[in-house]
Amino acid sequence: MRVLNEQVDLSFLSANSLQVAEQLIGWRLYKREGSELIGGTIVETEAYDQSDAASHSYRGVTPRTKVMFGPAGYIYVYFTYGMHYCMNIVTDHAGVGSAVLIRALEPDSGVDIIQARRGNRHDNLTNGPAKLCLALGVGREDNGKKLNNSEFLLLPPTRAKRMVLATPRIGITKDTHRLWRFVASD
DNA sequence: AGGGAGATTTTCT
DNA sequence: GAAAATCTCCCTA
Repeated sequence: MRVLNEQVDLSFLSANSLQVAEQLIGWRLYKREGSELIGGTIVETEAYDQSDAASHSYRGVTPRTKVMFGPAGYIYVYFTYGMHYCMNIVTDHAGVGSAVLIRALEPDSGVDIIQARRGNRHDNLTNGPAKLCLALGVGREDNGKKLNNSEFLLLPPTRAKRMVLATPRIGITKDTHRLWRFVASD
């Protein structure tokens, strides 16, 4: 796949995380490894921000959350449950601690590599945030990297806007009433 | 097919 | 010291 990064307009990422989380459905996310592109279409996201007791940024800037408080368009990777990585796209302006968790995507490139990393399964390869990171090879070292710089690519949807559903978020115990999770309806 | 527990370590209180 | 933006396996139906 050949890509011209510089013509992709990512200015919408500077909006608040709730808006961005909905808009990101249908965009395509890839990681470049040598000559291989690994990734696909984003189908599930969740918004987090400072007003949100379930968010890492709720208690302010810490060594871990400083990327969330930076400018939009960067990757925030965190480690959790003693064994998993999850990746976010930082949103809003510098000084605002907000990001969108990428929970699931439909792979369309580098699928053979993904399968190898996921124990040669054929199904449910990237339908959860930790699986997705394993599939794309995302880890600590990717925290703070910039989108569409060299390694990570975020590309516009290829087809018409999908129907998007808003639902409660997953795996949190605070602020569970917020409909801040978005999924593609097909 | 659905629920529960275990794995395992960073992070902040 | 406890909880954590999770996943997989193993159990019961």
